[in-house]
Amino acid sequence: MFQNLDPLLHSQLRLAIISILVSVEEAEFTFLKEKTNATAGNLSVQIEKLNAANYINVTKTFKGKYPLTKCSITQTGIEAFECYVTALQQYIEPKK
Amino acid sequence: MFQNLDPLLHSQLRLAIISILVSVEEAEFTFLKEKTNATAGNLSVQIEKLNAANYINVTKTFKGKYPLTKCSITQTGIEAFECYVTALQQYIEPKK
DNA sequence: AATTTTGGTTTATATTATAAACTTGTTTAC
DNA sequence: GTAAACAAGTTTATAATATAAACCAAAATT
Repeated sequence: MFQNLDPLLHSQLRLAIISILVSVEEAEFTFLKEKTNATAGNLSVQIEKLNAANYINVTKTFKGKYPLTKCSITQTGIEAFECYVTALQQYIEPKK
Repeated sequence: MFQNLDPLLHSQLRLAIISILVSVEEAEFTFLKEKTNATAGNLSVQIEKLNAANYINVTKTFKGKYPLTKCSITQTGIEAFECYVTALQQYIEPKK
């Protein structure tokens, strides 16, 4: 009846990150931080978890002299998100 | 942009419990256990958390000689669930 | 009368989320 | 030119959570 919810996505911050990344080409660390209202430390940790699972790609470069971290979602990440949303519907959609 | 997700509901098992209870008058412990595939211990703990938050009511009686625990959702629980679902939509609905 | 089953609860542990503290380098103020 | 504040993160310590294992009391079964 209830499918399992991918624990990697069933987390407010990681879900917010993925939610943003599915709709943009790529996003900077600072952009994600602003949009999610997360602390930098928390964001850093959660980005690394999503990266480790290959749900997102992370590239580190420089913007002028400052470090610049960019994230983009992978195909794996897109599929995991879609699967998560489908599973979640079973929990929240009204049963007739 | 992203509303907070009520941590009490943002848990696979508690969400499943509430999901069932919104659509039935009341549900027995064993029924919830079957439907959610949870262990009895885990279910007991999560029911108590929902009860403590007044999201559900728990009544303990007997069915013949065996204990019988029944759960039903409260108005507070219904509202919390609706609020949670609304917030969650922001995370999972496709942005145009 | 020993064992298994029912219907749970308690408790110990593993996992997670989170913020505080730290790092490395840059810019600004004195 | 050096001390202080700022940028963009990372690491680490702690608090909170989820979960299952162990337990309990009574009833049923062998």
